[in-house]
Formats: sequence, C-alpha cells, structure tokens
Amino acid sequence: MKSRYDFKEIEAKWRMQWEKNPINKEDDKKPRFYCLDMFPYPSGTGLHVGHWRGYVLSDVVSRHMVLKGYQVLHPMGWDAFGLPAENFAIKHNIHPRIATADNVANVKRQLHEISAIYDWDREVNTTDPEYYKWTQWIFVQMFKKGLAYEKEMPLNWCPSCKCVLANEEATNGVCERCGTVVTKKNLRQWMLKITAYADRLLEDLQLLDWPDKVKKMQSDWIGKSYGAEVEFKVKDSDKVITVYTTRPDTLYGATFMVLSPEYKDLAALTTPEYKEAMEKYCFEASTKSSVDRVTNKEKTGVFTGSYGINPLNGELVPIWVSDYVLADYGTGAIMCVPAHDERDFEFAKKFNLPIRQVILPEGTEEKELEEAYTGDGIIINSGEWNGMKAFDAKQMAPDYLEKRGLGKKTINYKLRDWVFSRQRYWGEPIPIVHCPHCGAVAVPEEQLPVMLPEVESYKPTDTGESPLAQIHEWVNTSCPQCGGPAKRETNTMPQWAGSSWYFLRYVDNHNDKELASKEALRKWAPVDLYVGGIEHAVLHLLYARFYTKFLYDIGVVEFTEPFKRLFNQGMITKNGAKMSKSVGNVVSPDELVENYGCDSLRMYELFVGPPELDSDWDDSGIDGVFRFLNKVWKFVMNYKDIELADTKELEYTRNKMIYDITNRLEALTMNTVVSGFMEYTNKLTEIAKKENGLNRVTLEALIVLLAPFTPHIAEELWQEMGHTDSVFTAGWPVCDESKLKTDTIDIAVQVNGRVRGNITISADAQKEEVIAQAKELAASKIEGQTIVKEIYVPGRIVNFVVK
RNA sequence: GCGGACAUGGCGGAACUGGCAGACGCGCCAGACUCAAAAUCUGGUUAUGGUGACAUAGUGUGGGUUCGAUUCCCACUGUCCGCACCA
Repeated sequence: MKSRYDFKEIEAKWRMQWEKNPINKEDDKKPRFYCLDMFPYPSGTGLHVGHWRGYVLSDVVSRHMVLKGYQVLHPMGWDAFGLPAENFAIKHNIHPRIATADNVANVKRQLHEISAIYDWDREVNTTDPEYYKWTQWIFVQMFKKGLAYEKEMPLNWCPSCKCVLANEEATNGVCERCGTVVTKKNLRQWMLKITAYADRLLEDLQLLDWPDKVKKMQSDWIGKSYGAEVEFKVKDSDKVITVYTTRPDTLYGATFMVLSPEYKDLAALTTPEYKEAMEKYCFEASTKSSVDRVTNKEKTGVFTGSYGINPLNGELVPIWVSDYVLADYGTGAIMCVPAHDERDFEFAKKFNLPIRQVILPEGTEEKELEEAYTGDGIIINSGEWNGMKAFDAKQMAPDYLEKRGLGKKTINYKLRDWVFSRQRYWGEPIPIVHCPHCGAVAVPEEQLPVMLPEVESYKPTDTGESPLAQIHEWVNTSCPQCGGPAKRETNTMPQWAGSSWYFLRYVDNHNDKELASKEALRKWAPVDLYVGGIEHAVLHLLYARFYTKFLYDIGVVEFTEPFKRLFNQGMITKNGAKMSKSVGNVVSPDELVENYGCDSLRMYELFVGPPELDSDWDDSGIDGVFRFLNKVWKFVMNYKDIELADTKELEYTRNKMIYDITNRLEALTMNTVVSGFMEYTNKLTEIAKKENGLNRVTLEALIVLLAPFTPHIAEELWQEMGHTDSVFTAGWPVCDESKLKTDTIDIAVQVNGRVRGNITISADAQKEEVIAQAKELAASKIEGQTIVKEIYVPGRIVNFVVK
C-alpha cells in the first residue's frame, strides 16, 4: 500500500497510459457530444492561470460526458494570424511563421500540463495554407453571391496599427487592440454584407442557450428600429430631403431639420450667403475624430439658408447642418422635434429655434418646457391627430403617411457592413485579381490557396497600402478571365476570418476536397457547448454566426447556428488587474503544477469562485485543495479493504453525494461541486470513523465522481481498488432517489418567525403530532401569551404567531 | 446620459421554487506530536453581553409586502460591465 500521495509519479504514469490508450475513442454506437474551447492565439507570453480556467471547465464537461457513455469531440487549435507575431517580426526581422511556430510549440507544451482529452490529430492552425485555402474559398463564395464587395468610404483608421478597423473593433472610437483613438480615412476596402443577415442574426438569438447578457449585446449591436421615412420638399428647389424617424407621431412638432456635414446635396442646398461658413464647418467636422465628435457635448451647427416644407401642415422649417447627425445611419438627415427629443431640444435652445409641444402628459396643462418630454401622452397641436394617444399615433403614422404618398414605413439597423480588408502582412491574402478589363475577378477555386508570399519588409505603411504591394513579381499576374495583365489584391483578411469557421474544420481537418465532409459535419456539428471569454460577444461570436448562416444558404452545412450552448467564463485577475506581461502580474501555471500537481491546480481553478464571474487569483487557496486530495488519498487507503454493510446513513449520504455533485456539475456551478466534494468527504470520514469501516460501493462512487475533475488521482485510486481498466470505463454513478427519503426529518420551530429550536420527527408524522411536539419545545417561549396562528410547512418549519 | 448585473464574517464564497444565514475553503487562535520548526491531527473562529447554557443585533442604506425576506417590491448609495448623439 502506498501511504503517500505522490502526485508527480501518479500524473506522469497516467499521462503515459492515456497516450497509449486514450479514454475517449470514437465509437458510432455511442451518442456524440461536441465540446469546444475558443482556440487561443499562441502568444509569446504563454498561458497563465486564467487560460486554464476555461480549458479545465470544458475538459471536466468532456470527461463527464465520456463517463456518461458519449463519444466526445474536444479539439484544440491555433488562431495564429494577427498583429503580435507581425510586430515581433518587424522588431526582430524574424518571419512571423517562425515566431508563431515557436509560440505554438511552447503553448502546446503548457496545454499538455492540463491533461485535457484533446485529440491532437484534429489540431487546426489558421496560418496553415491547407487551412486558409478554405478561408479563401469561403470568401470566393461570398464574392460570387455579391456579399463581398469593394467600396471607397471614410473608415476607422488606427494610426498605431496602421490599419483599418471594423466597427466592432472600434467601439467608443478607440482601437480594440491597442486603445489608440481611431481617426477616419477615406480608402477603398473590401466589405462583407453582414447587414443582409441582420434580421436572421437577430431573430435566431432566441434559439440559443446563451447568457442573456451576450444575446442582449448582440441584439443591441444589430440595433433594429421601426419607424418611417418622411419626405420634405425644399422651398424654391426641386430637391427633396428624406428623413428617417422612429417618432412619426411627433411630425407636427418638427420645427427645423438637420443634415449631416457629409450630406450629398449639401452644396446645392446652401445659399451663397452661408456658403463660406458651411465649407469651414464641414471641413472641421471631417478632420475631427469620432471621439471628438462625441465628447464635444456642446452642439454646433450652421444654417444652410434653405427651408424645408413640413408635409403635414405645409410649414416652412429651416434646414441646418450639424455633426450630431450621422452620415451613415438612416438617410443622413433628420427632422427635429425639440419638444420631444433631448438632442433637438439642446440644439433649438442654442440657436434659438422654435419649440412646439405636440404631446401632453396625461392630466397636465400645456406650459413652456424646461426640458424635452420623451414620454407618452395625448397628441395636441397636430390637426386631425389631436386627442390620440401618442403610442397609438406612433403605430398609425407610418401607414397614414404611406397612404398619402408622404413617406413610408421603414426599418433601420445600427449594424454596418463588415470592413474586411487589412493593410498588414500576416493574414490570409484576399483571393482576388484586379483586371483593367474585367474588374475584380475571383481566383479560380482550383488555384487556391493564394499563398502568402515572402516579403523583405513586414512594415505597414502610412498610406493604407499593404506590405504585399511591394512584391511586384507576386502582385503582377494575369487575369483568370481574359488572360491579360492584371494585379493581385494586396490587402489581407482580418484576424476574425479564420476563426469564423474553424469549429467546422475540426470535424474533418485533413479533408483536401472540401471544407469538411457532409458526413463528418452531420456527425459532430454544431457545437454542443462552447466555452470562452465574454470579450468576443459582438466580434467573433457575431461573425461566426454570420458565416454559419451563409454556409447554410449555399448548402455546405445543414444548421443555421454554430454554438447551441455558450458559457462565458470570468476573467482571472491578479491584484484586481487583468494579467499582462507589461503590468508584470502574470501567474504562470507551470510552477503551481510543479509544486502541487495538475489535479490540485485543476480543482483549484474551479474552486476560486463562480466560473462565470471574475475572480482574483490567490495562490494560498490551492493549499486547501491539495490538503483535500491528500485526505482523499488517505481515506481510500484506510478503508478500501474494510467492507461494511450499508447503513441507512451511509446509503443516504452516498446517494445524496451523487445527486448533488451531478446536478451541480451539469449546472456548471463548479465551485460548489468542489465544496460538495469536501463536504461529503468530511461526512463519509465521520461515518467511517463511527462505524469503523466503509464499503467499496461508496469509495468507488467517490472516485468516479472525482474522475472528471482530478483524473490522475482517480485512475490511481481506481487501480488501488483492484481494477485493471480505466476509471473512465466505469460509467457515471447513478443516484437511487428512493434512498434520499429518510425516516426522520428535522423541523425548525419558530416563535414569531424567530428560530427557537429543532425537533426530530418521523417523516410521515401527521400535522397534529408535529405541532404538539413543537409546542412542547417552544413552551417556555410561548408561556403567558396566546397563540394567534400556527403555520406548518411540511418537512420544513413550524411557526407560532403569539401575542 | 441610457441599459444591465452585483453588494453576505478578516478573505474567497454557500444558501434549490420566500422557511434554521455564514456550508466549504483560506487566514487566524488554542491544544496534541516535536529538543525545536515544518508537515500532520484535534478544537475554536459574525458582532455585542455573560464563566455558562443563553440573550440581543446582523446579508450596502432607508422603507414596504409577509406568520416569516440574503431571496419579492420601491427609493437611495456604491462597484463592475455594455452602448455612446443610431433621430
């Protein structure tokens, strides 16, 4: 008998065993389960204890499913294109491929320390030409369907990364990667028409078992709104200004209009008198960053000199220009109802424009407004609409306008098309050839992949041109369509391209005929459980949903959503800060594994706190888990050869343990699973001491329950119990619920809601009997007072209300 | 500014549909073992009062509903997150 828990020896031994004989073999007689982690970027810093958290959780689930008799797909790979490797390459003049390969090797070594059941035959790497061939293939399909198109427009430009950014990468007007304030730059770029999927991306959210928070973030990002487009004729002009409004019910209250500085007809609408001021204002607006446009709270603007005509009452309304109106939302022009919109109110006050109230809060009198009133009420000052409820008027107005030819019902989205090209080296080349005769032509599918060429300098330029543009022998090619001289597209794809579909490749990663075979996809996809951080809520997770829907439309996959269930694990911080090399607070798992072992660290990762919340790392807590595993070791060693008949108490405790651990594991409340293990081990130890023994069925149940969490020690103890096969063939213990009913129960006795003691009674005792006993117990507290009411909640509580 | 989440001992955190608050762990205190220390084991550990059984208060603050509230409702304070002039 081994008296000491020698984790080093045990863990090395079982890692070798599993390598020889994996516990998770494919077997189509079994049901299947696809459990996926968001694949890592192989950074030079390597993994820290925060990465472990998600990987351990998904591995616990995977191993649990194996024990439940499933065949499990639990793969791992590398999201390896991207800026850090490229920046490293620029600094040290080492090809990003080499730096990436080094990092992959190191992170892979660290991943082995987790002892997850990854199937490394299924490894994918987004920078592998055999992989990005299919990333390019998907782009070509989108191009053929008109979903990938070129457009020149002002775009988010990060002056530090020297690269354009998608809207999703520039929230708050700041670069998502480096925090630099984003400016605007007018560039020709490739776009993906994700807006064509806006409605489906919104509607299908309801099919998903995802955290509400993520669903809300996506639906807010898509930003669907219902309203109307209304046409305003311009006085003494043939121009018409169409505005978009979600409040057509307030149309009678429109007292002026505002155009964005980029509005297309602006020059024609500006009278000579205001021309100079207008040009100055528009020039200034164009040089402001989007952050300045927002943070400069004070409203600014210039009058055009023109007037629009309110289509309902024929009133003349002055037309102004202001940068608070966005060029790329709605029509770039708005009608202003200062009485009922805060921004319009502010503008009207600043420039002394009229304010007319058209909604009166119910039960009040019309009086001068101190601020915009945006609530519901009764329509006034609005011709034949007077007396209606604003809410009803809002519903009715679009149809009303449409019938009279004054406007139409409209739906708008905040979601914009996805800016898909980047002016950087380390990414997938966009498989397009520009021909002076044929225009943009897709590279024929049989010529894919378009390989990323060697280049002398990886340095990005300030001009918005990719480093690839310098390689003339690569750039100059012939047109696949007419054979004439042509030039290759020199931009590359954003990092999100490879990660938007990688979960499909795992199911059939060696396939060189198609992205993945129908059979393999049918077998494994979509993903049953997806585990990763919340930071991708509107980036990767939105893009992957879009790709999946597109691939569904062209018949590649047979499902419309990639991830059935999503779990967002919280971040692990150190001293309250996100772990980073520059802050110097990175806690590496390597040393902890060395000192405590993989099993202890796995269990402690789950014990630090609720897995969906952020937790601050504290090394000292791992001692508790380590002590626990030592206790389990001794406990099993002490009692494995002493067979005791089941007592009622033991039977109950064992079944309750199985019941609690299983439920908590399936709810993914892993911190309570760990505390549950400690609690039940304490209880069983007490029983064993009292009875002077235990039994096999109880010890084995404990060992199997532990197996997904601490697989090495579980295998070793399983062997100590005399088994020759793996603990993962044992099957998940089943709780006999009939044993959860006990003969006696404890009932708390309260007087006026305050607990005064406990009574232990027979489980099938009648109400009268319970109350009689409770009364006896509480006699001294009731004495001298009268019982007004007796409350009896069977199995829980008796409460006497006394006066 | 708008929207959302959260608030429990010295610390991390438990508490299923309203029913014995503080499980479990860390830390701390005391004891055992030891020449000594570490490790290990045993006991204690919300606060106040009492030698004591016990009593009283107590889940951010103030109110409400209820026989009974950490849990439900209202207001406030604080922390975190998302969006950021989307008409």
